[in-house]
Amino acid sequence: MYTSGMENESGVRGRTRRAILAAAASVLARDRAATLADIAEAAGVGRSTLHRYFADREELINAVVEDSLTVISQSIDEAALGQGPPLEAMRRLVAAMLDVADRLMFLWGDPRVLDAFDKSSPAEDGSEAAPQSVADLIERGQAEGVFDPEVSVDWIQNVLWAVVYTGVEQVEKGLMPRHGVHATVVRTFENGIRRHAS
Amino acid sequence: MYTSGMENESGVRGRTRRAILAAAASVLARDRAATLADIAEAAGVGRSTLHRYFADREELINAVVEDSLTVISQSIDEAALGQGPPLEAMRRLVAAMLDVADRLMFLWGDPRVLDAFDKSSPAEDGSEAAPQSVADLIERGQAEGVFDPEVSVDWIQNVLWAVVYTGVEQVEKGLMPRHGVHATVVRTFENGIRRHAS
DNA sequence: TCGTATTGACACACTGATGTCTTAAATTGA
DNA sequence: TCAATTTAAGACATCAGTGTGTCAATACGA
Repeated sequence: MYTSGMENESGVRGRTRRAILAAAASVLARDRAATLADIAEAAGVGRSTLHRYFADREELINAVVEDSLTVISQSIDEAALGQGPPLEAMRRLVAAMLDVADRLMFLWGDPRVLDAFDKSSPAEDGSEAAPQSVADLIERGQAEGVFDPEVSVDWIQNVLWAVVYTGVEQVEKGLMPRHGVHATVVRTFENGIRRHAS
Repeated sequence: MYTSGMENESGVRGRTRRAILAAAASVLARDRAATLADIAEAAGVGRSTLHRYFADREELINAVVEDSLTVISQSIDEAALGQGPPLEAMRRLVAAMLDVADRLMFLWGDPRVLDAFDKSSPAEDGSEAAPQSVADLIERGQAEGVFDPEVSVDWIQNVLWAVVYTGVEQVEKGLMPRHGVHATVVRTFENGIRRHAS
């Protein structure tokens, strides 16, 4: 074998595996019915190689879901949502989500994820699951009187996904510069579309 | 023949055709990869009957798209977006969209529609195309100082779709009562998620 | 450099969806 | 009721995607 005894990380296998996962997320995000041949081509590997890493389509999808959840969770963790004023934490959260837009777009297209991602996923280490920390942030914001207390935490969370998704879509369609998305998303998410005094 | 000379409207053929279109929109909205057999079953007709009305899958999809656009446009037309204060017109628009949620959800899942629906579709009668009238409303709202003038018309329109979509999704998942969606959507769309003085 | 693991291209069988056709039964309007 | 049309069900061929396997060529680590 190339790699010593390791299963996950480095070495050829790890790198190829990650390339396939990233390509799959990117391709499937734009067309969830994409062929395994399409994914293999996007990853720059042969279809038989893809099959060697992931026995069947379902196994690949599962791996991409898991991987995406991990990547997103890490990104959200780094936003340190528990620290500082809720409004600022929320802005960091938006930035974190925009950083992993590809994975987000993929998860968005997966039917079961909307359930899985809203509920708390088991965190092996001490850190809380990312979705739970988002919910915590929203609750905290409501308690401190910064976020609308008349609507549910779940609603706010879903609207956040939706507005971020819209922003990513606009960028991909070339209707908005990449560097302007964060400001627009945050502005709309916080204020809505009604004119406010500056 | 059953029907006299008519092509579209009433008679057995028209009724069967509409049943198939409605069933297709509903089924495809939830799973765009649904089988023609699934659609036929949902419509309560045999698969061969479906094939008699729509030669192949593509033709069916096209018909559903066109039909959905028509239904939605009618609903939006009835909202009379040109009349009254922009904010109130916008609330009527949200109500109109929620009325045709099934068709909206279907169109949402179709890759090319996002382009087709944002641009003006040709209106054979004197009335403006529905999307264009929405854009007009937004522009009017911005001009009158009611809507945020710092963001583009396109952005506001897309955020509107997104928030409405989120609302419909919540209802379908049973997370929100059907009669409460309109108020929540409007509230969030107008004010965002930040607390405002009542 | 050398031995070994890994790769990509190819061939093959299998499955499910699709589109076409036929036929007997059912529905329709008169 | 009756004749005409429409229907559902099934048989059938086709096709694309999938999963499996083989084999020579390649890339890697020691």
